[in-house]
Amino acid sequence: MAAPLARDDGRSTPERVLDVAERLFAERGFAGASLADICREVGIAKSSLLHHFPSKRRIYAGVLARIAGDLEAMLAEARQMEGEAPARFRHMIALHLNWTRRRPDYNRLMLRELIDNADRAGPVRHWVLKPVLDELAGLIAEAQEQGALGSVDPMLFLFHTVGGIAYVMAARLTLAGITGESDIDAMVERYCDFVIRSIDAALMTGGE
Amino acid sequence: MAAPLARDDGRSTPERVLDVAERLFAERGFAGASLADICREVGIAKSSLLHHFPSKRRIYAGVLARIAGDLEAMLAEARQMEGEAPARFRHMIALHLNWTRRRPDYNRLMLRELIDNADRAGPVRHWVLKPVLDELAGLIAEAQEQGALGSVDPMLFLFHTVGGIAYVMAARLTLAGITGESDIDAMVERYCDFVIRSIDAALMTGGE
DNA sequence: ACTTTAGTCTACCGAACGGTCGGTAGCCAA
DNA sequence: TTGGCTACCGACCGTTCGGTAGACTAAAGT
Repeated sequence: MAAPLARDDGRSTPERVLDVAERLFAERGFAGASLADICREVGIAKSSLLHHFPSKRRIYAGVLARIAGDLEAMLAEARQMEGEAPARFRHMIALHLNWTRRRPDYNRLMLRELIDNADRAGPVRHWVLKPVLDELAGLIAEAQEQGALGSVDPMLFLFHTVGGIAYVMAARLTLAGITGESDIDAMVERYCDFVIRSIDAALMTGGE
Repeated sequence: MAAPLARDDGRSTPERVLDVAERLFAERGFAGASLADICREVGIAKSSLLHHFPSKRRIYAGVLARIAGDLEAMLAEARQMEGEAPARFRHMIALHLNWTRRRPDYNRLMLRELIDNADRAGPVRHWVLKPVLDELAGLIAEAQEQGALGSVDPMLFLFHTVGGIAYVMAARLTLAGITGESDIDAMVERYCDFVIRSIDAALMTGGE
């Protein structure tokens, strides 16, 4: 047994470890997910796990780094967009909505990271949150020069919007349970429409 | 030693346990805060802790119950408000803003609870979130009958607003770090103004 | 053919976990 | 005075934690 790098599904062991760790950390938090849990799901022994990653912290860091990489790729792609600032802003929010919708674990993990390190300056702040927010803030500033969005503080508007999205996406099952909605995807779809329409309205009417 | 119920500061031991537990659970999560941590800060032995509470889970439940009680009191007070639905809605959001601002631990704890139990129906959903959202949704429906807020789905608007508030309040230090803002309180103040003005605008212009 | 190397395993470690046990000091009513 | 009660304690329990040591296997390099 023991193929050198790749397994049956074509993913290397470190990749499969990160896959599982990402899900478990998102579901239970760093302290709540144990190495034994990860090993069980990956199907390897604990010492094998620690052969690929020197410590639990490093596994966690690996998960975050992978997310940051994914996000960076998305950002790079979004930066090549053409058109006026308001349209590009709208498009980036749409991209963010889709990203959050397709990767629920990413969203939960980022939210946890913010709560856990509310008082410290975590790596997520510099690698993930800051690049995205700076990019968006630049677009808002551009749009404001063209008269849109009124005099609203761009960063506050951004925090509130991005935060609302993160919260609703993370808590969608709970929220659906409150309204009695059974079709989660439909609710998320309607929410995305709502956000986009809110943005459009803010861009049109000169803010608030 | 050992007064029967009250200690030097006038708070009973169970109350002091809940105080400390609330803060530690908010800071580190359920799995991340140990009984030993709580004991150390309260200043009693672990066996004494478990004399007052039968298990760690029950301590956590006690913290949640206390928060639910506090919130219920605030809701009861808010229900006695008079005036038109839009004004009452506005006022309740303002109350929520202040509550979240004054009790950062509550906010972090609720956020954690939502992420941890994203797929299960936690007690928080029934005791805390549902009563508040139902109350607010009723006010929105009333306001909509009077022509305000347009045709927006009340619950989606609510989720997004409440979620944005929870997110910004929980992550305010990190967000302040990104913008380089040093006066956190001032930023929070500006954010509260921003939210209220957004609500006002939505109520005036017939939504979005 | 021999060595190296990467990947996996079983077995184990000390520390920390949540929780139990037996016992003690002070209080109060009978 | 005694017996019950509450609050508290140190010592200890079995389990799980993150992490280590060393042996084995199979492929790759020479």
